[in-house]
Amino acid sequence: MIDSTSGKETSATHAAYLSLREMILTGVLPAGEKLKIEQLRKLLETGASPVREALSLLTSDMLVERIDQRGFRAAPASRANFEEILNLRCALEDMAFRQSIAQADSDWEERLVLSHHRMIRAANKPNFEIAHKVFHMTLLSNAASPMLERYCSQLYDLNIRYRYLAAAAANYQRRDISAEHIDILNAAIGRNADVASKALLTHYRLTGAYLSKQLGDL
Amino acid sequence: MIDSTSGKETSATHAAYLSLREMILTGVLPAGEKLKIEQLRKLLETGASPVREALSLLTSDMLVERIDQRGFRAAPASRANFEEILNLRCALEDMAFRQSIAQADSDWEERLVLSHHRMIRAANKPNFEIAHKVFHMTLLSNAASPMLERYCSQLYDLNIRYRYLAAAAANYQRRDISAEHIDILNAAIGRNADVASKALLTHYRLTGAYLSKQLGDL
DNA sequence: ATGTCAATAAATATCGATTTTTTATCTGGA
DNA sequence: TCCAGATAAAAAATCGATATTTATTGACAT
Repeated sequence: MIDSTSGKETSATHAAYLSLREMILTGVLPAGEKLKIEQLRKLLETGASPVREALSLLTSDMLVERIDQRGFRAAPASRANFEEILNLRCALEDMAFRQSIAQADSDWEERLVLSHHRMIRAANKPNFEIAHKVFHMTLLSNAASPMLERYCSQLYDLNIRYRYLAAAAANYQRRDISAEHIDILNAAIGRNADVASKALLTHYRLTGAYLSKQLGDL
Repeated sequence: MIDSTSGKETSATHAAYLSLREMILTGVLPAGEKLKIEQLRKLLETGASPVREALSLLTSDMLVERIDQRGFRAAPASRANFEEILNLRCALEDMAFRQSIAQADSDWEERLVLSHHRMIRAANKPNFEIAHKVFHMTLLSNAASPMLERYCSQLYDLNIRYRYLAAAAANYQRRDISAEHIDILNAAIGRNADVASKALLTHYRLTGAYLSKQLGDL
């Protein structure tokens, strides 16, 4: 097949992976929902094989569950799961952040300042969301522990899912989140692990408490 | 296809998944090796689709890496990776074990005693290996944190891989491992988190040091 | 009404062939 | 000799069709 109009950058599988991931994270595909191949195939306008493979891949991110011989479903959501994510996230990010600080160097500091700058300068909501994740992952990026970073990234995304879940009932929270970010940044650059880690965890726990309230039942 | 001789219990994909997993863990498929579909298809006597899907699934376990458009390879092994696994394992199991102990009840204690009994009674090597993992996972099973347990299980398996890698040069270690297991069991039942956790981590670190020596270069 | 069993419908899993992409090989010119 | 570009071989990705399994429905006996 020759397609001169759109230079398709990636494989059909990868495209399906990204789309499905987005749809699950934002709740377009609701938690716990059965994911039927045929249905997704039509929705994404692609073949069954890429859909199937994308779903298998999403298993790694704990966004999709697979039951042998009876297909796939979006990972279920529950208050217990939300709290588990929050707790794990705090424990693992604490570990990663402290390791990052322990090995702090000027290169890392510069990457921190840069990612923070890009975050506060982000023009629109989607850009901010991306930059926000980049900033937080940069905080952990100096731990020299790729698997730990992968776990943290995974948990970050799983948490985002609950943000969208809570967003339905969203009324605004009165918190200066930019100030919290600056505190984290400064403590990191100051290389004070205890203060920095405390600022980071407070940042997460405050968001967690807010989300928990919004979630109501579940 | 009608096959009256062998009641095939599972799907081709699941069978392929188990075989490939085993082959990667034991080093039959060496770390870093390119995993060609056609080659594995013939080896496992199955179709390309099940192989492909099994490999995608193994991505979750961090046993296989996938690079878009250029296939799969067995996850590489390195000293750094080995040490990262050891450290993460100690941190995460410490957390899970302490949570388990904090919520200790007689049901858990009985499951501990039982799994320990089955381990020391295991008739042969493969049975012991399985029972050993069950015992260790049981230690963590009372944490009520499925994701944390999943991480620990994953890391346990990744560590086994290095055991096989080291086994090539294996000369025997002079350690009373059964005694270490009993210490862990007793401390857990005694609900003394500090002692129990220390016993567990020592158990891992001793094995880690031994393996590290065996690994030599890498 | 209720539970079981067969028949049907729906969905998953798998196969075999084709297309696309990557990798290896070859050739001619600087 | 060595590098660029073309060509051939190999492998990955994808498609469309078929086989298998699971889920649903409805008739029938209890």
